[in-house]
Amino acid sequence: MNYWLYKTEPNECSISDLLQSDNGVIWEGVRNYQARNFLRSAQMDDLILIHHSSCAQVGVVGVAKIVQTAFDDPSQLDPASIYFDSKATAEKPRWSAVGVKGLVQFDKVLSLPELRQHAALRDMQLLRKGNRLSVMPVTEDEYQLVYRLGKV
DNA sequence: GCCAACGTTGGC
DNA sequence: GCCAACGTTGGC
Repeated sequence: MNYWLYKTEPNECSISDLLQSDNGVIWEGVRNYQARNFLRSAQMDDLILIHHSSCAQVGVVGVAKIVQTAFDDPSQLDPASIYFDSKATAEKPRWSAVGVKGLVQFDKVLSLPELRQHAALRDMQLLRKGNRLSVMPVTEDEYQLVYRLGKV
């Protein structure tokens, strides 16, 4: 069992969208190799903190889980997709996607300043200056603490 | 909209 | 393989 944090822009795919999906959504469009490699190491039922970015209320908003492990990201081959990658081919795909299903929405949005108040979360990659990864691991302890802060 | 931080690209 | 230029991310 692994624990992760995924960033998403809520006007693209919010925690509500994730909760409303019966069979999960395809988490596609990740175009960073380090993030891709984390996607590829996801296992079934891994738990994911969902973070809303580039929006009015930035912060961790809930939890989802992996319902499908990594497969070739279909959007890389779709010229109509904003995630199309002209250097990817069906024979040599570059990018991966996973299936993600929402589990719970927190009672409050956990902002970055609030999370920073907790010494136990000091090492979270999310809180590091200049962090730009959209898929990152968290420890079980960090996950449990964030969950308790969010689900009161 | 600003800007710091970081990744990627491509000339050499 | 160095590194400057450029593009992108994302909080504020």
